[in-house]
Amino acid sequence: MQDSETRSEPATPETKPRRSDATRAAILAAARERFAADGYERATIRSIAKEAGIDPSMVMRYYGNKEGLFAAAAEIDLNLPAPMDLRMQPADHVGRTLVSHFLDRWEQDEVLTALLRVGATNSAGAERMRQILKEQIGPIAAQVCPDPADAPRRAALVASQVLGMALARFVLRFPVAVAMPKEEVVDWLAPTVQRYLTAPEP
Amino acid sequence: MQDSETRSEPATPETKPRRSDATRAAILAAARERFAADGYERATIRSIAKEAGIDPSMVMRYYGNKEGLFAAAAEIDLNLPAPMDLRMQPADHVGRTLVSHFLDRWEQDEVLTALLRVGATNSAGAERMRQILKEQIGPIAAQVCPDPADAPRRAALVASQVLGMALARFVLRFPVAVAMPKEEVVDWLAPTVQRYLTAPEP
DNA sequence: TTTGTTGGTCAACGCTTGTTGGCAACAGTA
DNA sequence: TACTGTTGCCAACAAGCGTTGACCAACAAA
Repeated sequence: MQDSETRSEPATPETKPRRSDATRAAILAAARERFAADGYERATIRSIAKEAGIDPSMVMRYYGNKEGLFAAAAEIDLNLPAPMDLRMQPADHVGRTLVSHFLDRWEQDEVLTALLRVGATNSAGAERMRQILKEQIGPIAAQVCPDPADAPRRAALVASQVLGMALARFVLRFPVAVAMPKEEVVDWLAPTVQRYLTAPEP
Repeated sequence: MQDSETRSEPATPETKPRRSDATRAAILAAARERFAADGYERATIRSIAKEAGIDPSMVMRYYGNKEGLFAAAAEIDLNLPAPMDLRMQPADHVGRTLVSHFLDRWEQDEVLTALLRVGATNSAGAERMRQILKEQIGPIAAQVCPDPADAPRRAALVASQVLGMALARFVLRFPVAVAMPKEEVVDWLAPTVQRYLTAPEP
């Protein structure tokens, strides 16, 4: 197989544009939409290709196989505020800032819903979520919480509440959870997240 | 098709035992295990039948089709304490009691994990979860919270935290969440659930 | 004993899936 | 011009899926 084709992360930061870049992007966008709506198994390569307006075999050529496609589609950056910025604002606003950011992020980007759906049934998806917790939420907790040694625990607690609300609102669609305005959700969850991050061990 | 065979809930409370009851139970147990481990799509009728030690066609005869099998396997009773019992104990212990109960329940019964997995990708699974929220968690909130009018909202908030922790611990298996002893999880989550149930609107 | 019902297996159906290889059109280069 | 690599479509493959119907063995009722 052509090794230089199937990579999704170029070895060099700068890669010369290819004529097929538009197609690659279309495939990725379609994949995200289908994974978000259907989960890993029911999002078929054929349906993704159809939505992207190309032949299924192109997906294979550009992403190797279905797993590779998912890995590329689930490249996620939560864009969390830098830990330093968080330390500069009033200590009791961190929870509110984070919850608000998470909800925004979820509403604007279907990839997060996709990952949540896939993580529930697919081991690669679950692994990717563990990685995001470790690399993106962990550092925040480490900077904000009193004792950096138990930052991972606090990060997991925060994740449990945030993911739980995302599950209720965007995946399971509990009617009341969907109907609640974003500000109200923030009002309820912010103190929880704040406590998980900064309260002394119970 | 034989109508009297495919029902899973007998019209009359008492139904005479059939010779095939053992097989039916074996199928149901195998189905719960496979759905919990693999989710809806990857849990195949063939694999379930194999685990139950019978032929795939038996599954069809007794449960109609795959959806019917799942519906039967996802018949869930959270066994929550009666709302009245909750009102009798100190008001600030309700959160702790509930969280502890949920964690026990989850650990002892893989069906809950199965439903969580399936609910994330399957619309019937999600519908079942909405039903459980409404019929089993809702009433508790209605009895415990200050204004019964917003009981549904409070129930959804409780569910978001409890389901989020179940997701982290039993499905995504965040290492720290798995490693935390049950008592510690209760210590952290109890005040959250307590506040969602009884605190005045934020 | 005969007859009807129930519990169970077997082999196959039609369909969808991920995946592959061949082939044509095009672009860039020499 | 001829040559080489890229982009794309088409047709097909093998495997696995849910589901079906024919068929047999054991039991129960007559």
